[in-house]
Amino acid sequence: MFKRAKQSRVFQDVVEQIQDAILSKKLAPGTRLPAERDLKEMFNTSRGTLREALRVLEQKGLIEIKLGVTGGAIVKRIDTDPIMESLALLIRSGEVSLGHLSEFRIKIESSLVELATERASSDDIQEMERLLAKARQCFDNQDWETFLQTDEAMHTFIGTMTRNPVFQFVQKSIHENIHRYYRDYLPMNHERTLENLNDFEKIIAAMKAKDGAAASAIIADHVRRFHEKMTGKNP
Amino acid sequence: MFKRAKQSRVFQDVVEQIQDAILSKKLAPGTRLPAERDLKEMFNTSRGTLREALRVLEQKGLIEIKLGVTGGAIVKRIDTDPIMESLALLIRSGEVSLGHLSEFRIKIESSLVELATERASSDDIQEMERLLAKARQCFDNQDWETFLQTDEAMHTFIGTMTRNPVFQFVQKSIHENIHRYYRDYLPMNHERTLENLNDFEKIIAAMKAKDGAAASAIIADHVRRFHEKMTGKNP
DNA sequence: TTTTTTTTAATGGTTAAACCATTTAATTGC
DNA sequence: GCAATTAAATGGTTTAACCATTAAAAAAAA
Repeated sequence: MFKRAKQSRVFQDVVEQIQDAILSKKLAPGTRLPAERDLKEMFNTSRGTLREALRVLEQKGLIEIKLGVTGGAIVKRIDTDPIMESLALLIRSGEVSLGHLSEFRIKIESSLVELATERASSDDIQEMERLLAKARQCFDNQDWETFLQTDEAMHTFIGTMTRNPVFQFVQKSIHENIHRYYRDYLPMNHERTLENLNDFEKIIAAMKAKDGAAASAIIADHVRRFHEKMTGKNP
Repeated sequence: MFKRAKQSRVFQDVVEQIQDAILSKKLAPGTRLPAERDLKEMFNTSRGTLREALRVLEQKGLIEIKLGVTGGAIVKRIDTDPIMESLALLIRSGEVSLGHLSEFRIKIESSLVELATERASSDDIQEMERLLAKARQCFDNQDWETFLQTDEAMHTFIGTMTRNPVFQFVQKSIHENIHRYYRDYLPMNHERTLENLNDFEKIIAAMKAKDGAAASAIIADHVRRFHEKMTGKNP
C-alpha cells in the first residue's frame, strides 16, 4: 500500500529540487546553474553528494555539463534521447528482438503514414522529394551507407509530419534501432534499393493526392517485405 | 564526422565496463557486485568517482543499490521502467500533451487488440474475465479509485497478451501516463464506468470467438469516445 | 531449549580539504 | 595589431575519515 517515506539519500532530494525547478520552467533551457562549489552551499551538502545528484540529472537528460572556466551544468531542452538510449539497452540485452520491433512497425507505420498524409503541407512534400532525390543520387553513386541514412531520414520525417511528438519519437526510436541491425545483417543490394525508391515515389504521389489510404497501403507492404526478409534471416 | 575520442571522465569508463559486462551476460541479474571499497581498488579509482559511476548505472536501470551489511549493487533484469520515467518527464515538461497521447492511442490500440486476440490463450481470457469481475465489484462498491486501477490493468494485460515487449511497454507507458491525467481531470461517473464495463465485456467475447476485427473495432470506438471527451475538456 | 535483546561488523551514504585538468579571458611582449 | 603567455574559474579526482543502516552473531532472558 505505502512506500517507504524517505530514502535517506540526500542526493535524491537535490535531484528532485532541481528537476522540479526545470519541469516547472523556473529554470529555462540554456540556463547555467551555479558552480558546484556554490550549489553545495545552497543545498547545504558536500560536493561529492552534489555531484552524484548532477550525475543523475545528466543521465536523465535534464542538464548537460561542460568543462572549463565558462563551464558548468546547463539546463537542456527535454528530448527523446534518454528514451532511445534506454530502448537501445533493451535491444542490446536481448529483451527486445528485431522481430519484435518490426512486428510493431508493421502495425504502427501505416497509421503513421495515414496521419502524415492528412497533415502534410506542401513544404513537407517538397522535403520528402528532396530526400528521395538524395536517395536516388546515392543509388547512382552506389553509396549504400548514405542511402541507409537517407532512408532513415525519410521515415523519421514522416514521423515529423504527423505533428505529434509521440509518433515522432516512436518512429525515430524504431528506425534508429532497426538500422543498427540493418547495417549489421543486411548487405545492401540493388534490388532492395530500387524497391525502397519505388515505394517512396508511390508514397509521395499518394501524399500529393491526399490519399491517406493508398499511402498507408504502400508503406504496409513496404514494411511487410522488410519484416519477412528480416525474420527469414533471423528466426 | 568524428566525435572527441576520450571524455577524460574516469567514471564513464567504469560505467561502460560494468554495463558491457551486464549486457554481455557476464553479470547475470541478481548478481551482487563487490563492495564499493573493493570495486574502487579493481578500477584503480577513488570511491567518489566509483560512486558517480554506480549512480549512472542505477539511473539507467542496470543495477539496484541496497543498504546494510548484505547490501551493495545488485544487477537488475533490464525492464521498461527507465523508458517510462523518461516519457513521464516529456509529458510533465509539456513537450507531450494528453491530446498527443490519446491520438496515438487511437491508432495503436486497435492493432494491439487484434494481435492480442490472435495470441490469447485460455488462461489469458480467464485473467481478463477475472479483471472484469473485479472492475464490476468496484462499480458496485462505488470504489472509483480501484476501478481506474483495474481499468489500467486490463489495458496493460492486453499488451502482455501480444507477447511482444514493444507493444507491452508502449501500452504500459501510454496508460500509466493517461491515467495520471484521468485522475486529475475526469471526475468519475456512472455512465463512463458502465460504458467501460460494457466495452470490455464485448472485447472479451470477441477474443473468445477469435474475432480480432470485432475486438479491434470495439476498442477503437472505446478509445475514440475517451479521446473526444478529453480533447473536448482540454482543447 | 526457545525467545528476546544486545552487540558487532560490513555495507552504502556523507563530509571535508586538497589537488589536477580544461577552458576561456586577461595580460604581456613583440 | 597579433601572437604567446599567464591567470582564474570551472568540473574531475583523490584521500581519509565518520555516519546510518542492516543482518548476522552473540549474549541474555524466559
